[in-house]
Amino acid sequence: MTSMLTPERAAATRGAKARKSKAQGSGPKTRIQARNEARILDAAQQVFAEHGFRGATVDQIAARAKMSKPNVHYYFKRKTDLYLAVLLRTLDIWLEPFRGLDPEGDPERELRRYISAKIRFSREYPTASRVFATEILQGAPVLKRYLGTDLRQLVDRKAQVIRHWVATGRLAEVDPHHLVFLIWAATQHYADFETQVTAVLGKKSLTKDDFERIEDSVCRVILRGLLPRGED
Amino acid sequence: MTSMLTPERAAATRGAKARKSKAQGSGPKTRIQARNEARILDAAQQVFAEHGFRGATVDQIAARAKMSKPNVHYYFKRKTDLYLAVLLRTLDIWLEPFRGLDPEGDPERELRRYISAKIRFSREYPTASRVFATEILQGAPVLKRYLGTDLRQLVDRKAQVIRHWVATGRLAEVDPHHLVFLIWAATQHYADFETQVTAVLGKKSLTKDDFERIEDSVCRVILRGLLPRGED
DNA sequence: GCTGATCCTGACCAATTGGTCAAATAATTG
DNA sequence: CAATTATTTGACCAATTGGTCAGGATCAGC
Repeated sequence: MTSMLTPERAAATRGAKARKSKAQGSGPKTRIQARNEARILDAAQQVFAEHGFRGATVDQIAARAKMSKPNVHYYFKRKTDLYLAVLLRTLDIWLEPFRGLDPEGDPERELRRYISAKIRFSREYPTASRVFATEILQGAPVLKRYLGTDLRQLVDRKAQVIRHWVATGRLAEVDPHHLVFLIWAATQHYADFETQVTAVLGKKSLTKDDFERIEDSVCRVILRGLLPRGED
Repeated sequence: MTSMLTPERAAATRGAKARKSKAQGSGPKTRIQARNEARILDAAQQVFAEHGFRGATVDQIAARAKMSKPNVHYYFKRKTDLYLAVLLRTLDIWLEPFRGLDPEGDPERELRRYISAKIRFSREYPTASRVFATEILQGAPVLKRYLGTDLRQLVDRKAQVIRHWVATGRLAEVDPHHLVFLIWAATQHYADFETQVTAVLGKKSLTKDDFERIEDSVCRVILRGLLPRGED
């Protein structure tokens, strides 16, 4: 029965702040609340990353947070609240360096800094990246609205910056939106497809050295493909 | 309970041909078998793409294939058999153009052709790409072995080709493996993250024109970043 | 049309799922 | 320390899940 998913999505999409349990709300948090909510969010992030929304079970999340299931529900009344909280927490860190792209700065420096931050994020928060990727892969049932409004606006604004760099001859001709997608794809790949990358490279995991090599490689190709050549 | 997944994974990993229902097997197929298996695989691909392995239900797959659930089980005894079949079917088309990278050919022509094929694949089989992406995202429980053996070997072989192009000065200095990852990431992005791309671009869906623009954009940056410059 | 194999289904089951609730325990406050 | 509030849990439920099974429908070959 396909209709099975609608309630979930409806509930999650309905409003960003679906009624939370008494413990949540927007009020001040006790020490216990802060600690437990963080623990639950971390656990949820891991489980959602591994199985997606539908595949994740509250039992698993509770187990990984070393709590009873009813206690998880005490802090997050519904599974969708928890899912949304994980996604929102991620979006913050996610977009900060993007917002920081400075029109006045040197394109090479700015882009290199952004790519670097994005790769660092892939290294430091791989599961967060994977939850996000899964959400998008599955049609962004929860974030679709956000993508088409806030994110779209932000990207359009930064596209203008890139266009400006191109217009003033500091960047080769390029479609700004697709450049953004290229950078996102290239950098997030190392968090989202880490399993494939490590398997193909024959490594157990990616080290700091690997990530330095990755950053060098990505920057090299993309920046070389973007910066004006000598004879320009 | 985390242990919940082990049986699935074990069963699926155990052998490529877990015992199938009588109807399956390796023998010749009746017309009805061929038709129904294809219909089930198509349906399964869609449902797995939307919800991942755990999130997908046999009921949904049966409904989308316009069949009863027991009939689905008649053709594919276990859910994991179905999942594996979908993945294997995908891997074929997936890697064909990669295998075709010709060491003797012109690097620009070869890479352009490969990128083009990869983007066309993203356009024509987006759900197949998404099932694959989900599998990798979730740690490749079924394909891990394959990734570390067959795929790894294939990529290593093609890395040699790229290395050769670099050594003979026909390509700028670049890490071959990471170049492959870059191409994979950049091209698959448009299937896997289609929802995000359309939302940010403010489009309902990606048209043929869009994909032409995408191909141009991706090729432009990457190839410009790879090909030797005039003064070399 | 008869026969055997293939194909299909309703009814069913045991296990798992998200979520509830009353009652117990720990903090906090007066 | 007594009272109030916040936190935690075992036991439970209705719904959903993957999978089975006995029997019915349909087909191919004779």
